[in-house]
Amino acid sequence: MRPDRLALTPDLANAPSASGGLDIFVRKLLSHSALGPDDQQALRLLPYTARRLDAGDYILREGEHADICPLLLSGFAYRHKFAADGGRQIVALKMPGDALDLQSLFLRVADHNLQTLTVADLAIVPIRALEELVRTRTTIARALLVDILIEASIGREWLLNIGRRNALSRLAHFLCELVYRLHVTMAEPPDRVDVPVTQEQLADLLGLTPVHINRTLRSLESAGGIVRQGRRLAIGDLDVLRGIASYSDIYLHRGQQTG
Amino acid sequence: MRPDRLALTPDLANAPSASGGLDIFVRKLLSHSALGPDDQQALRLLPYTARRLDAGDYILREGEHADICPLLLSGFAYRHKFAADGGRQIVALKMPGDALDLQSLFLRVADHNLQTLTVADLAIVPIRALEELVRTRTTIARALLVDILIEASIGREWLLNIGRRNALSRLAHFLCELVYRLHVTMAEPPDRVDVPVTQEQLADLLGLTPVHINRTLRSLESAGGIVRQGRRLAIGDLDVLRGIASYSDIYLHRGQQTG
DNA sequence: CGTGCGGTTGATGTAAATCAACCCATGTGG
DNA sequence: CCACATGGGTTGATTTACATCAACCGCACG
Repeated sequence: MRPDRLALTPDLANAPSASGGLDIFVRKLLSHSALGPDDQQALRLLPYTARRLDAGDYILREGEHADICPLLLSGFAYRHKFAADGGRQIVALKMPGDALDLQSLFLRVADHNLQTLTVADLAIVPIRALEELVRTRTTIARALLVDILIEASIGREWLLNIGRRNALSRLAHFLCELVYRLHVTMAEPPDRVDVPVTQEQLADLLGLTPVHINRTLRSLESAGGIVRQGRRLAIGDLDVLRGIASYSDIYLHRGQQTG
Repeated sequence: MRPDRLALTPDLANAPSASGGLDIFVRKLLSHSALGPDDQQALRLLPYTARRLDAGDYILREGEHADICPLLLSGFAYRHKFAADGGRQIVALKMPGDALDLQSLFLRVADHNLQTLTVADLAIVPIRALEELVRTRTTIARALLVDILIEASIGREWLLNIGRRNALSRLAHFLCELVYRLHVTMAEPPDRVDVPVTQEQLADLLGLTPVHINRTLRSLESAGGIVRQGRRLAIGDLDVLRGIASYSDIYLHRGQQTG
């Protein structure tokens, strides 16, 4: 372990139960579920320990069991699986505010790997505390379930994306989703959205080859959809991307809770 | 409608609330969750109305909301989505014993279409009854959640399958899954597993073309993995299929509930 | 007895994979 | 401080898996 792995921000390190840290998680839940002030407060007061991970650190491996519940406060993470021939498929991308592993509370063995994509801050919540909250507050239980259902819906859209779209619109669709999902926990749309993903990771994300990703990226760039400087990749014209992907965000189920 | 399509077993037709009909659903839940005799009985006593659907009937359409909870007692159904260019992707296959739409209890709008693949018998359970059960019996609530999580896990495996495997192993993998999942609700493995899917549907299932499915099927047949007579398609040598697909069923989480 | 759907087959096209260099920025150790 | 290793990215030549196009077949059914 290198020193910077242990570097916790003062706030996180010293006052794990203080309000502020879990705000982004609450905002994520609010994006799809109605939660009263008391429920929100209960969530914010969840005990947790903060942990900063390096890019590429594993959080959970296929076959293991976890008895923790990590929330992603900053940075990106992803789920992935390997095929027998070594091919890798990224099956989910998680961003700030996302719960990373609700399923291990209910399934014995992980069916996929969970790894950070960038440097990331996690909040490790004791399952006891979460279970208690779920038991006593049905609205929160429901919100967490909705969160699980929405991730499943995103997975179905990815199936459509990988199964039925060509490389260009596949890439554009992914980038659109990135923007819309980032938007969920932010008050204002940022003027510039950075895509913190290497071309190899994009390939594993979209079921393509790094080489082909490279060529498709330049194609998207010349269309104006993205902007690149050096290794930095950023969203260019979102309307262009939406057009290429025929993007619709209904599958994200924003504010779609039912009564 | 041909006569044999209307043939309901006496139990289903005449005594929808009697025990027996929902047995297969209970068995499905038992395959991954421990349920006491009382819980099982409570499930079996759920009120429902039986409905027989023709092959190809829609159960739910994208954009709609449903306030029913259909269980699949016999036959097959599937979820699918359309791309802008008309391409279709089947994103889930449901078989006897599966709950077809738990998510509509929690999300306002369906993000996919739900359609029968074959003639099918549904048990339509009033949401009230199900909600009551979930509220009073936490073990059952947990079992239903596990069911949802396993479907999500299957979706991730499909992503790997479609994103990273070639046509032959992709097809073999799907057929393996079919066998293993059918096995879940059956005491004994059947000597012959029929695959009630047209080549076009296989194409939409696997992100391929009907023509290519056709050629891949003959390739699988000559390898011994499948047997075909006329339009009937059946599993041949499961070991062959498993070998071609490098199949492992851990993602199905059989008997994997945690404490 | 047509009609149509599902399946079959061959010829051809093409999107994406593969192979193989090479580049460049960054970081690292001698 | 330079030499080198490394990881991402870039590029062109070539191959290939799969798509597309266009017939045609044959059983089932109305």
